[in-house]
Amino acid sequence: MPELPEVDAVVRRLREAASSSTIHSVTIERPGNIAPQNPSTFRALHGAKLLNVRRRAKYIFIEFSNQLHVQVHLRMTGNLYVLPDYRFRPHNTRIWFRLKDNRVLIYEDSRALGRMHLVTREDIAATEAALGPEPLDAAFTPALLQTILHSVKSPIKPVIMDQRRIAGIGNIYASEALWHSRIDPRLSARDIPKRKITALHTAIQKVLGNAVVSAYAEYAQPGTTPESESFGVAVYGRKDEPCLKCKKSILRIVQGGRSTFFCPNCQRP
DNA sequence: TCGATCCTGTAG
DNA sequence: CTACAGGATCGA
Repeated sequence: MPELPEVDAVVRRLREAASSSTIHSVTIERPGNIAPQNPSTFRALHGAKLLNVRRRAKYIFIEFSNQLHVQVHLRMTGNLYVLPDYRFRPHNTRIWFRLKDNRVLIYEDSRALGRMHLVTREDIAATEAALGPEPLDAAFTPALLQTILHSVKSPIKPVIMDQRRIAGIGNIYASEALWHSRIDPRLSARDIPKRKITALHTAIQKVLGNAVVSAYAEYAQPGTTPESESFGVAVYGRKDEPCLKCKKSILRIVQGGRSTFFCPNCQRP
């Protein structure tokens, strides 16, 4: 489900729906999703008021009264949203927060790979300190990207997905950004010429920026986003289909255990 | 830096 | 049945 743009939409939705709500009770259906913490830890949230929700990279931080914070990572299939009544919770609900007004904050996650933890301000600071720059921030400049890539000899694609270097680029948008900037995903990060780094910087911001806008539009007006803009997909998942620029076949390879899609004709020196 | 791992679900 | 899935971490 979520890359950065979808996480961003989840955060906005949650902020609008649940700010100022008070927690009545918390039910951990699947302790694995809060491991290594203990379900009893979450009792501290009973009676706490939700003050704010924000995003950093693909993490979600929910601030409650009484100095309590919940940190969420949706991983592959997680989702977080409010339903009108706790009895509506779906089958794959792993954790749910019954609110005082009888609504329910649902943490749904079919593969159960995501994590939710009760944390302190200091824990959050530590999590954030381990992350690279936000790709959509003004501080993320072409010069910074060049610095990041300069010393790394690994193939570019896994490098831009490394959250410690740049925080928030996932598997889909990594392939997409490299296609837009005509960079071979197998090329060593250090060997990318300066003008291609500039192009990559532009592509990352464009691809992610567009996706943030459409993810939000999809939430505000479901079904109105044109297919061509809904995911910004030019190469991802299009193995053996014609490249949109040159009509040659898109290839699929595996890097770091993840699928990479690219055009061997457009993406080369 | 690769491969295994955490899990369930779906497509072929 | 196998392959694969939008993520991240761990140990060899």
